[in-house]
Amino acid sequence: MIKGKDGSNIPKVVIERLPRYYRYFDRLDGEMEKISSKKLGELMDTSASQVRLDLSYFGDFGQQGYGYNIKKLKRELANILDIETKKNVIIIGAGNIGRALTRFNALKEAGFNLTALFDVKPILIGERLNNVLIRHIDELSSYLESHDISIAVLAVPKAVANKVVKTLIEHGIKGILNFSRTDLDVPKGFPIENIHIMDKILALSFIIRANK
Amino acid sequence: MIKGKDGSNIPKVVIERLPRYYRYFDRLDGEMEKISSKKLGELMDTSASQVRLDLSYFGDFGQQGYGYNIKKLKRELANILDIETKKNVIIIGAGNIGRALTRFNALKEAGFNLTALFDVKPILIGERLNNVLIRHIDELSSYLESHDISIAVLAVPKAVANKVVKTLIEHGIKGILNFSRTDLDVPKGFPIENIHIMDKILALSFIIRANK
DNA sequence: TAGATTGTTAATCGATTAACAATC
DNA sequence: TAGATTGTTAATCGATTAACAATC
Repeated sequence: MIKGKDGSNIPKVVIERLPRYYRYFDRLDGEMEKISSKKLGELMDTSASQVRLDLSYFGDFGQQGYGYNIKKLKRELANILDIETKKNVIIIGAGNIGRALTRFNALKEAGFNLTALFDVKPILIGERLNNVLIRHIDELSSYLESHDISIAVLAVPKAVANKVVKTLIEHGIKGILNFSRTDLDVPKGFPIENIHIMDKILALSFIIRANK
Repeated sequence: MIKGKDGSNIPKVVIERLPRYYRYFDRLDGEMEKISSKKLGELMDTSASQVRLDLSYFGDFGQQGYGYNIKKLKRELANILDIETKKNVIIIGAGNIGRALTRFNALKEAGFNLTALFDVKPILIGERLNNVLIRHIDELSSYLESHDISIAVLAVPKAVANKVVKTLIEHGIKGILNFSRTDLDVPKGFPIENIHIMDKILALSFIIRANK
């Protein structure tokens, strides 16, 4: 469990909301100087209580009678999210999703440094995409041994996903962002985030139909 | 609120778990004939209670002393998720993400029929991607009027996202899958699902660092 | 000073898990 | 029949909201 300010455990839901707070303070920066938890709650469609409690896990950032200074909070959140530090990332799978993410320049702005792409298809190997070299998946192990990579983005067919995961974990990858259409076998507590596009559109579709 | 089996409200969290159940029954189909909530819970890394309670919102699909028949449950879930029925989808934004999704053939298998892509860039208009025509965003209103579209996938820069959303909603779109890097202004209760890739990787990165 | 608003603790709400009678 | 396992209700757990003393 992850510890906050005074050693208290930070709930996972709170951590997952952090980037959203950052987005709001980033957007408000330039527009106004300060904001109260009440106003921010209205803007973010949540309660003032939740805003205050969420932020309080990380520090005492506000001031009574004033609220939260936007420039300050943006800086604090950038710090908490470690946006300044470069973090090396690789993408496994140079298919539709892998290629789209390679060109997704916003990653760089948030400190993510894409160092390599991996695939199996011979025609792709050696190609450069957005100046990133596509390597053969067989090189993955040795690459991981000789480079300090924090995050692997998994964008491979589900049939091979867990084989790749095994290699990644054996070679000390620190976290996985999973776009593959299956759940991954990772040790309990291992840092992983799943993006299941199909699950999202199916749930959306269900909700639409139920609304009728 | 969405009603289940006997008029009881189905919690949103349960609905969002449905596609995952479908994935598991789809995967198990062919491997075995039946499964108990206990075994499925272990497989899905959840509790037997949750499996039983979740499924019970939609019907009495199991049998005491036997468990759940896999073929039957796969069929039931496909039915609940309405996978057989064709649902028309458009994508707004023919950038990296929009283009990747256009080529994402799994959508078709789940009943989603991509009918058009929209963008502003003159060079892109008229092009065909995976046999789908790219149209100019100015045609969006009239296109929505003359076609029966359920879902719009939004993959445009955040600066224009809410302008597009306004048009979509005015012309009766039923739901939005949002990939744009901002929260959208939609009426309370409007069906929307957000995929914030950057939020996910930032949360992942935070967790990795906190683990040290 | 008076008004505003924080950070935190207590109360409430909702979701998950445990227990168990029903029954295949 | 005995064992297994469901569907459901009750108990527990965790997350959200309300309340409020502290203080800018």
